[in-house]
Amino acid sequence: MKYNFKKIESKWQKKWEQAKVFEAEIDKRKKFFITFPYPYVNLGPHIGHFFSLMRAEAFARYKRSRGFNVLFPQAWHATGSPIVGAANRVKEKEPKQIVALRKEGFSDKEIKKFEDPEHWIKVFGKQWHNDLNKMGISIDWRRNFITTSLNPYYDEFIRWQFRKLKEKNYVGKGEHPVVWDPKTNMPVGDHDRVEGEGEIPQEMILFKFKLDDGRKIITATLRNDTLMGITNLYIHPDIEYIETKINGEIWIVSEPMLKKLENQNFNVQERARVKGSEFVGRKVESFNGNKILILPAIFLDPKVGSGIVHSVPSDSADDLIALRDIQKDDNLIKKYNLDLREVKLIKPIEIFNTPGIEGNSAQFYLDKYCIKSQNEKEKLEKIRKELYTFTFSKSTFNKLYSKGFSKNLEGMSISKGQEIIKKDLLKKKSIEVFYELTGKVVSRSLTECIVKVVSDQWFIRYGDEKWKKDAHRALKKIKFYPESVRDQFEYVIDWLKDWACSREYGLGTKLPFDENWLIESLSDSTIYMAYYTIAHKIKTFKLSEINEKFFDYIFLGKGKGKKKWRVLKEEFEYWYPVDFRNSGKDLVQNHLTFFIFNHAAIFPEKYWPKGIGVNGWVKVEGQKMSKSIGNTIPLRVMADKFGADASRLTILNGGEGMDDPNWDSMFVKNLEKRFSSMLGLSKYYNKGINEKREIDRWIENKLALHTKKATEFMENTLFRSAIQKIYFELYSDINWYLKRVDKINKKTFNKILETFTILMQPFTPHLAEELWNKIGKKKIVSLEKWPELKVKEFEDTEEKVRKLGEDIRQIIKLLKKKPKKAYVYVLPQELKMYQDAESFYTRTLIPIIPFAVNDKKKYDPENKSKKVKPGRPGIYLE
RNA sequence: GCGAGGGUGCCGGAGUGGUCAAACGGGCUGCCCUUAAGAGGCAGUAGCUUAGUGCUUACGCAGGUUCAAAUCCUGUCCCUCGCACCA
Repeated sequence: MKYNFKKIESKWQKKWEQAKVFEAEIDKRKKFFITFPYPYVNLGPHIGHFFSLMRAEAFARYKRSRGFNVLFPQAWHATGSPIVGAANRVKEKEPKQIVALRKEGFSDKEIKKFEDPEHWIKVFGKQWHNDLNKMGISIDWRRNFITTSLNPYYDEFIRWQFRKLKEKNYVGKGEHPVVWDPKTNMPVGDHDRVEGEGEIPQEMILFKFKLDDGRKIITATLRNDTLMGITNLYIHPDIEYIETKINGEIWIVSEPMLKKLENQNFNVQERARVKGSEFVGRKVESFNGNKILILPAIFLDPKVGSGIVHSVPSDSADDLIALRDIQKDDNLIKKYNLDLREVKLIKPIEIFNTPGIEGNSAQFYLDKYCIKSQNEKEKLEKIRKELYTFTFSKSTFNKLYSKGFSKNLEGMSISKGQEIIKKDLLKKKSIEVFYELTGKVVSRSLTECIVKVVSDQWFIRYGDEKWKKDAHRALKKIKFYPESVRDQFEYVIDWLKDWACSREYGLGTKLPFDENWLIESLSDSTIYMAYYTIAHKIKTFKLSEINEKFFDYIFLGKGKGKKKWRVLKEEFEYWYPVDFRNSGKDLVQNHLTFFIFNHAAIFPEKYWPKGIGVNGWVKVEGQKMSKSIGNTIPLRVMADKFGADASRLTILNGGEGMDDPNWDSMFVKNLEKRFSSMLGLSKYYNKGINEKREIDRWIENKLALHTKKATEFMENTLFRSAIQKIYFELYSDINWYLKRVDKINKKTFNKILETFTILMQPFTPHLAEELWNKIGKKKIVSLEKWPELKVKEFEDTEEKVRKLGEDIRQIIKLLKKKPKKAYVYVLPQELKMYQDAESFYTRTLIPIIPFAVNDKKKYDPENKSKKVKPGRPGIYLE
């Protein structure tokens, strides 16, 4: 019999909708509130969304079955720039974008409509809705909504949220570095680049070295910790540098550097050109108070740093070998009129203690790689990295660092000391913080990008120490699925800095206190789950009523509020807090942590989140999902090709915990026949005998045991394990029972089948409904109560029965002739058990004749009864 | 580099001190059923060995703790994710 999933699935989906099974209303039961992050609707749902979604769905169905009043709503996210960007690309007829839409099956006429951003939201929102329905996801659709100003109710809600944050001083203005396209005057995100994905602004330190005339020579470094080892400066004699007044000081930097400084809000006032050679041979004051020499170097690039470097020959192989070369170069020394003796006296100053390295580490590495000249650039490049990471992680400061800082740094690790040094020197104003890109970035406008420090930007102050404390407190109350992600959250809360939350471009909600800005997309989605509780009812109110007082009353219980607002307040107070929110692990470092922070800031403690589920990334046939491989499967394709139930079961069986779940197409294909035979079990229902035998008790015990285990797995969202228990272990025991008995026990089998059907409901609800219906149940299994069976201590006697069969079969295989009978010698207390199974062996194998070992009349020509142990009979075949 | 999680058979993956040559599923091979296809049933799937058995070698690599380690400890190599203003 072929399993007609299309017919079955659409039938039950209609029934659920008609009966409004998933529309959650307040009642006396305990509630359970489950959410899946609203998806950005520039695309329909595909397999990558499916796993996280199904975890919420299976849990929702399970909790419903456990007697909870479950709320599982779903909205759509439209905030941000990608949709507007894509719409513009359609307008500009960008080929890639047009092709992408054609691939989705849109005609050219329809594609024209995608010039309007709203059309995207309409089309893909609808597609999400349809596809989720096709998968049998148990959502309360009345509470569906979209974000941004397109939904003025939600818009007001977000503005309320930001007013609350502002009141607590958790929103404010500040500065931050971004990758910036100077041509379009826009920040450039990772996906807007033709080159340089992953490159970020990296913090560097500018050192200011004072000349005797008060001017300052600027160098840039990542390793401010090596400052005690500086022996000299290098400047390019043939380059024109810029002398400029910055914040009241006169700085000498390269011309490219000056531009960078301007973009990073350094107040550059006047400027003049000076040749590098002017400084060669002069002296500046170093951090240890020594006067150090400026030496000429033609290897310097004005584009890198400030075009001037300081030299630490003890811990930089480049610096050491450059110093050697100059010291040997008498011509050069003469040319620039340098003091020969002074130049030759420059020696590396040891500053670190490094395990495994005696003397200075630059020398150690030069020897290690046998480098003789500055021209061996590849090797030097390699050393630079290796030396840097080695000393950074292994070295400690030596006695030169015991004084002069706010703490004694001697013996301290570099990473720790670096921070202290930075703070100290910033205080003294002898350094400045500066940003440099980690690599070249080219924007879509084919312009090379720079770092710009954006001011006038609004921030959510996740860096606030008090707020962090509250977030940690909120974290303690959250149950994590799996618990192992907790450490990651602890880390992220501490690591999170202020988050730029205002945008100039895209769809969204205007900041209530600065209407020039839109609220950024991750920032408008932190507490919106509260909006679900009222989303279906708020629409009946006039927009003019929706103001600060309105939300204050509903969500915070503040003020009197109008009488008719009470229904919304009741909804919120009944459903909140969120009991389970599930998403992929990529959202831990932003969305999910924001979710915790914002709840801690705005709501009283009793409304803080109770549960968060985190899962891995979907793989298809063991491969990572990617556009280039083209292995993303749209949900509607899965539903049409394999059916909702098979797809649901396959994706959840793909993995659990933090593993990346794998979509296995062999598995999904094999399910059809499996489902068909499960459905076939209904033919045994309500038939059979009344006599209760050992074997009936055995299967009932097994059933209870599997149910208990499966329940434990369900409670911890270990769906894969639960599936294994229900669809494989329990199912195979049921099949064993059917094979094992001549006649089934009516009561026993009815109980088995009913339990089995309810257990499968969270995963394959359509199949469960069909089976439930087939055995004559009138109600819907989606609302049936989860079974709780008593587990008794019992001995798994069937193990022994099975084992004896296996043993006999093995021996038969080794024999040349096929035997007619098996004489079996067993312990007296096991005799009945084997006698009970006689007909089973006869039916499936050969007839057996069991004897108790102490039976004097037994037939035992080879004395096989000698070896008999419990559960291990002696066997003689004839 | 920093933070988190991992490395088990042909594959996906259970197992976190003895009950482990390793659950469950898949693949492959053989047998039975069948006119055939499909489906189903049974067996095998590290090596040797045996009338249902026993032994040896195995859980990234190298050491260690223990009567006993896939499981605990140390070191090391490799993989995945994140490191932000982007949904």
